[in-house]
Amino acid sequence: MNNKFFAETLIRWYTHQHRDLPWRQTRNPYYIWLSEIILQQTRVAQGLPYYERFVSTYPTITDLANAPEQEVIRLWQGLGYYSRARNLHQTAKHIAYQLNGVFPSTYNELLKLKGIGPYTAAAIASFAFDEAVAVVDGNVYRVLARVFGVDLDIASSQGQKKFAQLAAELISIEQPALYNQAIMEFGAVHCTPTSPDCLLCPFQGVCAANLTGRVAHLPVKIKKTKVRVRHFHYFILMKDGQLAMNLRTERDIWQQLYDFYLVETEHSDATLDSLPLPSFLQQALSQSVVSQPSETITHILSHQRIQARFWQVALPPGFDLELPSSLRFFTQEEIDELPKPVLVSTYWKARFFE
DNA sequence: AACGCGGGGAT
DNA sequence: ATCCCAGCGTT
Repeated sequence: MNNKFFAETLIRWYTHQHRDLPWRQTRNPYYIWLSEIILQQTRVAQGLPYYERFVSTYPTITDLANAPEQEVIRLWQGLGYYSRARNLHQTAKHIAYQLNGVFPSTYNELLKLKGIGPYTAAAIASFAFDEAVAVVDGNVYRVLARVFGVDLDIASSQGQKKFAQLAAELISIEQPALYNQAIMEFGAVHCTPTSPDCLLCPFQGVCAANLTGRVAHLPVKIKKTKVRVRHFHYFILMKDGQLAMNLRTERDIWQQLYDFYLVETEHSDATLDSLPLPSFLQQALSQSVVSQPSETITHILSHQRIQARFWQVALPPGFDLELPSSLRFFTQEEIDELPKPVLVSTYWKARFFE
């Protein structure tokens, strides 16, 4: 199969089959960038409402640059991989203030920006500026691996190089934006991970995987994520109608989000006496009414399995307490506006608003 | 080159 | 349960 047939077939398929998505209605690099960051490792259905919210809250890159970081992360709440939101905001400020609001317009310049890697640089360069650089995302790996029978591990450097090279040869120089949209859309809705529609596939007669019965075995992904089990014991310090919230700044999950005071253990110790508590908390507990622990809530991340329990600690009114620097009291109205992990947000909504 | 980083939907 | 999603930054 020649390259021209491949590109033209994809574009023809796309012309008839594509979904109507809002970021396809614009050439504004800011909107395209927003959509691409939101969609990294995220399904369209999950990212779509966030895209709408970001566009309406921050219609221009200047609006985003001028927003407080906490507000940006709050808007991102629930999407995960929160470094995307921090980098998005940092790069918005960089473009607005250092680059005088002019969005970089070439693949190489885009690649220099924080949060923009090879995929996103190619996406913006092609969609907004018609540069003929090929996108290589999860969809592209799958389509190329199957149609061309590439069985290299897509995570290996050898595999990455091979797929990038193949993608670069195949892109339509005349219609790079259309081609990039087409190959990703084809992977997303037709050449899907499980049960692709091979019977109605325009590549049925030429697809290596289809011809050799390897559709289910391509692409090859060797990496296995090992899941760490963690035990969280949350203490909700309550005083004078306020709750103590903790800003997470360690090298761990949920940086720049707020949770409650956390005691973590290696094992599922659930009794209060067995937990290693700091002296300020021991002191607080001795003067307070402490609830029974909540049921254990299991919160699943792709790389961690968190078992969480919550204790409510009702401090005496006006009780003076020396708190760790990351911990301070907020009103309920303030807490609503704080960015919180889904685990914390769900508990917060259920316990305090039902 | 390997690892850490969220949350949700499909199977 | 397992996979994987319009990946990137750090080590």
